[in-house]
Amino acid sequence: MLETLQLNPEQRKAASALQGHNLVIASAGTGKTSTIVGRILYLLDNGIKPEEILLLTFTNKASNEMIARVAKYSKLSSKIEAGTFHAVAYRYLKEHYPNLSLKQPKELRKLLESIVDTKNVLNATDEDKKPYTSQHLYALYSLYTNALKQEDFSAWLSSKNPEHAPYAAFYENILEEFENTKKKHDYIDYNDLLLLFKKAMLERPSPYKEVLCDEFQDTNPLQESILDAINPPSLFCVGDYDQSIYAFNGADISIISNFTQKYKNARVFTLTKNYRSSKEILDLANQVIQHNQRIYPKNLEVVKSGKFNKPTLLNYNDNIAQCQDIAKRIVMRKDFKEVAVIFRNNASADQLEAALRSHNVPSKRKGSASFFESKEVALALDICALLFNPKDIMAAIHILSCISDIGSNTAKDIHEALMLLGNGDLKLALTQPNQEAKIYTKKKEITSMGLFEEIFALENSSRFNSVIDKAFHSHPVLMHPKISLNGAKMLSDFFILYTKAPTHSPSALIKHILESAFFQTFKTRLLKERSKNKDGSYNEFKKLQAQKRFNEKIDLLSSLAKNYQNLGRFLNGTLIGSSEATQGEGVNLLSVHASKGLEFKDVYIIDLMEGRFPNHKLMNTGGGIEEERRLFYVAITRAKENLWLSYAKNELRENAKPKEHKPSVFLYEAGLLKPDSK
DNA sequence: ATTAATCCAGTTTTT
DNA sequence: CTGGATTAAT
Repeated sequence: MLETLQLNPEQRKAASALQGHNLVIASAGTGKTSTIVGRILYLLDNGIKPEEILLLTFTNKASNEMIARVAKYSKLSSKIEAGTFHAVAYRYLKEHYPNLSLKQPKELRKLLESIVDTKNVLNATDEDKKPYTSQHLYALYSLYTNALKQEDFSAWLSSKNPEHAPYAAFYENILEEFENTKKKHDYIDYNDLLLLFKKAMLERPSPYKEVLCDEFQDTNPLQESILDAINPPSLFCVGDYDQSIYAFNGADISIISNFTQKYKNARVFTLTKNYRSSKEILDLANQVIQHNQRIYPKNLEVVKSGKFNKPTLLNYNDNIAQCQDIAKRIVMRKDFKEVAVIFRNNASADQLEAALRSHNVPSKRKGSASFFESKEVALALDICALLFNPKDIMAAIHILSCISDIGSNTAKDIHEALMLLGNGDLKLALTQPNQEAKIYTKKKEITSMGLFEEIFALENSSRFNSVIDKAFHSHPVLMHPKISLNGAKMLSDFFILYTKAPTHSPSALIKHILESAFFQTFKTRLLKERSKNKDGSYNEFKKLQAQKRFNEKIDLLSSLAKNYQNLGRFLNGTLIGSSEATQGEGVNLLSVHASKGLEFKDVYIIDLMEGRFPNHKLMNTGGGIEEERRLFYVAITRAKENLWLSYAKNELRENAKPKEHKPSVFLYEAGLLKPDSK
């Protein structure tokens, strides 16, 4: 089958390498994907069974595409184990430990925060040195985990950030409890996925004869250790050190550069023929990347022939002019999908999106990463999660706290009461509450209601009778004094939603949730919030926009649900490996990270100002100027024929005076600006 | 004590 | 547009 795939000699040589430890250095546009596809065909040709092949990619989209290409040549493609490290780990763990429930980072951050809240704030030293927020702490802990440091977290943190050393024990304590809580409820996060998978791989012999690892330059030490744990007889890694842009996630460029030291018999193949870009573009890319320390020599050979435009520098007085002019230029193109605008910071996209719209140019932004984290989708999914697993405390408390006048504290009280009323069974608690159960017995002091009284369970809930469902009249849970009339109504609506939910089909369930009075009330509140102006006044236009967006998300969720037969699968799908929700057609608006692996005829790289790109703030925390330069290199090498680099001298902002900017240092490095013209 | 309202600034990304 | 921080309101 390998023969039927058209590979050039160097690609073919790599694809048909003997089994062992093979590293392919594949620069941008040299046919990396074809080579991996060729490798898989070669393995199948040589008697390796598809289930003995593991293909690890950086995104699930990439693995789907590769498998789809293999499928053109071989029927065995579907039996190959393929996906991201996380997706593969998840599939394995679900099979062997079905009780585990994977949670979104946002949820776990909340969990961590709830633990921080129970701890004493610690005698706050001076104003200037506050402990990390739980969000920051979670991020650091995550980085620590992925970087696979041998030392303790506190030791690692103290050496990295000495001013936080005083809090080291505090953090350690919190994280210990965090780990315990996760274990207790069988919650896992994305990092646990890798840790548990690694442990499992160490314990049993690997079924894989060869593991292929794509985007090897972005592998982090934890992922590398999984490769070590699997320890396959043959390893096929493909990457390009000049495109390593995930240092913030622990990606370590030394993993790829030390490959030959780690595996003494390693073979290294280099793909040098670039099929993607014009000579003019490649020359620029090479000139820029030369400023980074070279690891392996690289001589890119241009294959594309013909006369192409040189990369063009565009400079503007301000960002509005930049957006308008670029939009005007793009209007003239016929084929919008062949155009991409690439930027370092997502904030750059908003104005451009508006400018394109005003010229009637369709555009699409990379699948909203925030889709699953948006309030509406998160709530709907939490309701699903709670129906699937009634013991999911995090989901329950989140749902309850969406009720009017009920925040996280009251939600906890109510959840606790429900557990008592149903003896741990939520459905029972709702339908046949144990009237004997003693709930709301905690003593709390409410100053506004007079002197320190025990106020719990004092109220008679019959005052809600006019608004709530008959079945829930005098339900014991309603006795919580914090529950308002609106709150009681929503609580009652939730009871109906929960007890009458169809759990057999995800699609029917989503429909049921979306149409429920509970969700509608929530929607009304959310839209009201989102249609307010800064000054608090209502804005009809904003409301329509918010409504449109809300409905779009809900529609997308409904259509996603249709792809799944049962609730468990559906919930898994929303957490891992679900098809990316790219909506619409048109000009591509991409961050540099999102543009990885893609190519376009026309590319505009915008906002090339010092501080913005390279992003100074990020340089200090991550891989420094070299990583920023690699980002620039990645952006340039997306272009096939035409490349424009643009910057704006002044950044105009609402309610603030314009900010002056200097052109990016990369424009000087690229030779597009001369030092004296500063 | 707890929730809601208001204001301000803004880090990139995958699972 | 969201999250954090501060302030108002029950």
